[in-house]
Amino acid sequence: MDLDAVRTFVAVVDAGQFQDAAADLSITQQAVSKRIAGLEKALAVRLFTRTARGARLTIDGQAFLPHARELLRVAERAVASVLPGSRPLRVDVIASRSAASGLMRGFHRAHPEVELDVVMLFDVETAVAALRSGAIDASFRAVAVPGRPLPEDIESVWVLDEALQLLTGPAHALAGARSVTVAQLTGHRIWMPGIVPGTEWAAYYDDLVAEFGLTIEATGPNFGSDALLDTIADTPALATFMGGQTRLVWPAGHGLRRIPVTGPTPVYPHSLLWRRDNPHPGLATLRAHLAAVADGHDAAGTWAPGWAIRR
Amino acid sequence: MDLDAVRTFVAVVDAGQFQDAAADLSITQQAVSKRIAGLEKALAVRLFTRTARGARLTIDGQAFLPHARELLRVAERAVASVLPGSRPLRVDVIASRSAASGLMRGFHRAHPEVELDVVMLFDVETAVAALRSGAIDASFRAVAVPGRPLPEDIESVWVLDEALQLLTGPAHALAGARSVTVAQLTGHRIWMPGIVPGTEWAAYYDDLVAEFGLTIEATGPNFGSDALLDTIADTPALATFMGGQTRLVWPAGHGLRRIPVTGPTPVYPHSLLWRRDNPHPGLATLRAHLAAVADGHDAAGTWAPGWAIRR
DNA sequence: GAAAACGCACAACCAAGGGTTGTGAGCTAA
DNA sequence: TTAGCTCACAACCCTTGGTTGTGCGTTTTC
Repeated sequence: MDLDAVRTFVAVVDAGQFQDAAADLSITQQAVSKRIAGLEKALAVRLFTRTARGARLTIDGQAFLPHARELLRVAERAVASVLPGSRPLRVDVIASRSAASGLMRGFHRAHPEVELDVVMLFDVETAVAALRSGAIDASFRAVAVPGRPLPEDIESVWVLDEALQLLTGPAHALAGARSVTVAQLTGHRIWMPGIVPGTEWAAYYDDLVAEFGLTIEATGPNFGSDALLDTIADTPALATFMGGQTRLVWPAGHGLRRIPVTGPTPVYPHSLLWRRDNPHPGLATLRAHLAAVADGHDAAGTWAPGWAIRR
Repeated sequence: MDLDAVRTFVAVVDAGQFQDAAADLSITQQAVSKRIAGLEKALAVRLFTRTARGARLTIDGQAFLPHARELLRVAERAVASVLPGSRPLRVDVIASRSAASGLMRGFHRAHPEVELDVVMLFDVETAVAALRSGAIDASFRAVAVPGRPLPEDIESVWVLDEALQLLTGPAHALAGARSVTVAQLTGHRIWMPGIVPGTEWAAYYDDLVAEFGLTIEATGPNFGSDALLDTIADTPALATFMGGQTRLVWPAGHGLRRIPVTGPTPVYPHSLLWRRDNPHPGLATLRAHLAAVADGHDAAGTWAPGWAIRR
């Protein structure tokens, strides 16, 4: 199916006849006839009944019409998503299951009029470069990693702390615990595949390990969270960390346990970053929304790396 | 923009590299390269960064990806809308502003899982033919027009009566009335453009005229409800009938008046029609929904043509 | 560190698609 | 009946989009 043919179909519907549609599209009537014939052949149905005074929709054509219009709308939005100038607000989050992702869903519910595109960049350094170049408009990241202070033209504001929770299978030694302290995790193997050295994720877990003497294995490629959960569910010796806000989409019966961590609770700090002179109207809306939904900050009983900005 | 190129784009994203995507699509790697290059040229952005181990999405590519997937989903639904076999439930309504249309919106809210296509056929005779041929699955119509009894294989059930209301401009003689009786309308000009002789609409208004001695002018082509409302608003001598459930979408300030009609209230009876052996699962859902939302039938104080089935 | 392997882009070529002009068939209206 | 209008078909041509062959650059391997 060809989008030009769909566009032609809609043009004929709006014009009422092939000739006027052809004029609207600046092609010949014969070309319109060919395009419609091709579309009808591809769909294996007749879309118009040709009369001496023009073309009228068949029943199939009537049923197809709203889908055709929707198709053109979506195509237009797709093009707009990469159009320099007035493209949708482009926001980087650290992971699709992170609290930042949840915040963006909330923002979209509150402000459906703001067109949004969510991307996931490699690390905070990439994100900052993308912010400066204008490739993205905002980024949820932990700042500021040692040795990488934020440039002058990048502003940031702390948004929330995401409490880490322990995720184990049913046969894990801690599976029955109501909650665990960080100290209790000493000696247990925590598996966090996909953490790439040099990123702020890695810096965070390096500090966590150094502070509490945990055993975190970052080995192995990331085959996706499904594969991770699968392995955790079946392996008694392994556990992993997961954001507290994450809503687990996982078949019941596997017996995955989610256990709060205390004494102190490790939290991952999310800040919103943006370029000071970015004029995107959606950016102001997003900042206002985040300021409105932010709850008071209570750092008591939590832990974050010393370099983390949490204000 | 070409849908094949979009499909190729998604295939490359899923495969991670051009070569595997080419194998998935049963074309050569060079063709994939050309398609992606063409798409990038059309969008004027780079979608992939080519590496020695495959292709990775750029930021623009990441932003474009969800739109591309949505585009393919919509295209699939568009094709499915005319696919014989398991196509969406196809329902005919008498007009986009009719009560039947509102019922279908309610059904869609209650059962979003039932794919729907709404069409508007010429008259009840066309609708019955379409029902028998399987071109549509259900139809909201007034039955049974004299001389056109329903065939044996078509079932029908009364759904609701739609009360007609008078619509006038601010300068109309009846503009200030809280309500009017049918008798009061004698001598006033009621304008109903677009009513085609031979249809059940025409039969309905013929009976209305014969019963109460109204003056209904069905002359002139139908230029759409916007043009109709425009004329009514500006012409003191004209009024029109409109379904009571219709939510007027009309700029405030024009002073259009909607006046209930009594003594008796003319109502337009809607029945649901369907072919007895139509196996579409959505049809049963629709019938059950309509039975559930139907309020009790109170014919007191209302008028409908003698031929109308209202049970 | 050289060689093999891998992945994508470019060039040349060819078939097919999609545009144009010219023309005819069919219906409507005068 | 005729003139007018609308769409479809035929012939033609250029552009598009596929293939094969090849080269360049990076990664992996011994």
